[in-house]
Amino acid sequence: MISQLNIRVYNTLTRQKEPFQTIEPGKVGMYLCGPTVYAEAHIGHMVGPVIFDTIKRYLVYCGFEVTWVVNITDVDDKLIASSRKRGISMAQVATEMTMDYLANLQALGVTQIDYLPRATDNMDEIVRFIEELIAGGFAYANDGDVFFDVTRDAEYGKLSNRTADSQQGEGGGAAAKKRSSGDFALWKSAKPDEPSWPSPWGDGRPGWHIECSAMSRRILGKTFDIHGGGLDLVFPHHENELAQSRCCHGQPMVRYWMHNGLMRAGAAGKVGGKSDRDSAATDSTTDSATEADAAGKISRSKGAGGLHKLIEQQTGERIRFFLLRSQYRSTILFGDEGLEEAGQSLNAFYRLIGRFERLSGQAFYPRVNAAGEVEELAYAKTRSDGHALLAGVSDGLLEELSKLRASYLEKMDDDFNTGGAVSDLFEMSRAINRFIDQQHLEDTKRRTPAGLATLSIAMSVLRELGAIMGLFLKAPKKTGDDGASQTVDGLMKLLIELRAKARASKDFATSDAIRDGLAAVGITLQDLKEGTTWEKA
RNA sequence: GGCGUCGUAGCCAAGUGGCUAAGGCGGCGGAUUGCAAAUCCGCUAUUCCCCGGUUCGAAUCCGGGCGACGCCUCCA
Repeated sequence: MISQLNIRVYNTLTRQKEPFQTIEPGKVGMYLCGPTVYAEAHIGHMVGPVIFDTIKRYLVYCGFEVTWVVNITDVDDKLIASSRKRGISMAQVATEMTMDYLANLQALGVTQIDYLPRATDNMDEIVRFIEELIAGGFAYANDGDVFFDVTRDAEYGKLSNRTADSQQGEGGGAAAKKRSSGDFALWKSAKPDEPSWPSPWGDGRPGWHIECSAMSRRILGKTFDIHGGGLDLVFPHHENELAQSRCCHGQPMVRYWMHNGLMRAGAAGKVGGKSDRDSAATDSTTDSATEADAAGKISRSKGAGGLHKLIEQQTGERIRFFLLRSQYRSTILFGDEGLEEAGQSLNAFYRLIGRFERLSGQAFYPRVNAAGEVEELAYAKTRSDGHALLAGVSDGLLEELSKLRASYLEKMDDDFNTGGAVSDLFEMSRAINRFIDQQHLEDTKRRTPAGLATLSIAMSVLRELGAIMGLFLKAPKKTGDDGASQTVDGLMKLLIELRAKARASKDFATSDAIRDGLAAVGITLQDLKEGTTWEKA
């Protein structure tokens, strides 16, 4: 089964799509660079987790056993700065921000992570790693600091396509201790009052990149399959990680380097800005500088944030769908219009699901029935099961769905092209709605058991493919999941009954007044054959 | 300055050598409806930033230009 798959992955290292072949047949080791937890996460931090969560779901669906690691970097200069500013310990800052990060992941349906190792829990492994690098002649200690010697790595710069001597290197006091400016710190000696850990070179803390090399090795081994992160991490972070690990082990660190595109703030949001260097270098041609600030990269250092609020307003699934609408390597322009549009699209799926549940009496989402058991629409959890379900259908709706399913999978096989695959979901929705219309499944007198049976299978295919993207897994939050819901439901029922009576006696003035009044507060009524339903915008 | 990425309809967004250039949002027309909403059907880019070139054939490859953006410094 697995060997017949034709998955292709874009590899940053080779700058091309390559056939996906794992080191160990049937198994995938995947590492994604997580956050440095010094401040709250912003929307841009969610791009990688959402796409990699989807990649894992897809690989598992295809039959792989996947181990996914996301690191938490909880020791760093910015954490120290933040803890000083707030007068609390670095560990406390880290804990708070880690909780924040995890809550956001949860809200966006990122549930597939297997390990979330923290740098501070892996100090012994980090120190050991550095010792091995020194022993191998790839690193040197100088007055309490340890640096990686980039001149000892002939392949340094290959990932980001740079030459070692084109690097500017960080300035400051550390620069004087380096042999060459491109060398980077593996271990930084502690200044007074800084959090520190003991090491053979004195008390200190790890440099930025080493934790990923150490933790990925501990959990995934010396060479693993996929390493991901944002495009902005290619240099220096991944270049340095790669250099450390390759030199230390004498073997490649990863098979496929995957980088997601960065998010930019739309013109309306002023969370971004051009890089300082760029605007400084530009011979400030009059007014263009101020305009340039209107759209730009989203970054924490420029004050982006408010992710919880955004999730609350938009729902996690909306944001997730918004992110998955485009190919992961492209830049995503973040803005209200896009989110709104994603929401509109999603609503059409929700209506179809509601329609199905209403006319079939079956549960699509998991729900507890009267007997206290959880029931839900059964669906294929694996690619082979899904294939078997539709094998042999030769006409009608199911054949159409079978083709759309094949198209969807083909797009996912091609470097996880979720943006392309989404279109097949839309077409499925349209095909199923058309089927319901044509077979008169809304009409209790005209519908047939066979028609309903076909519908159930069709919906299970939608559920199968939605699940790959982490969509339609549970009922979307309705207006009424809070305390007010029962009251609202009761009021709505009453209004709908009154309106039905008015309509029965052709008193359309009254019925329309009710409908218009509700519309004014954002409630839309839908008159169906079996009664009236309502939905809140 | 060095290294990259991108430029497809009003907007979002697939496609990267050859069937009529996916799909979504929006808009318009129709079916349906008491009227709506929802749903379905049809229409909405003779053309893929511009100019050259390669080719029987290019949105897709090559060269040049224009424009947007990223990295080279902390960043998902």
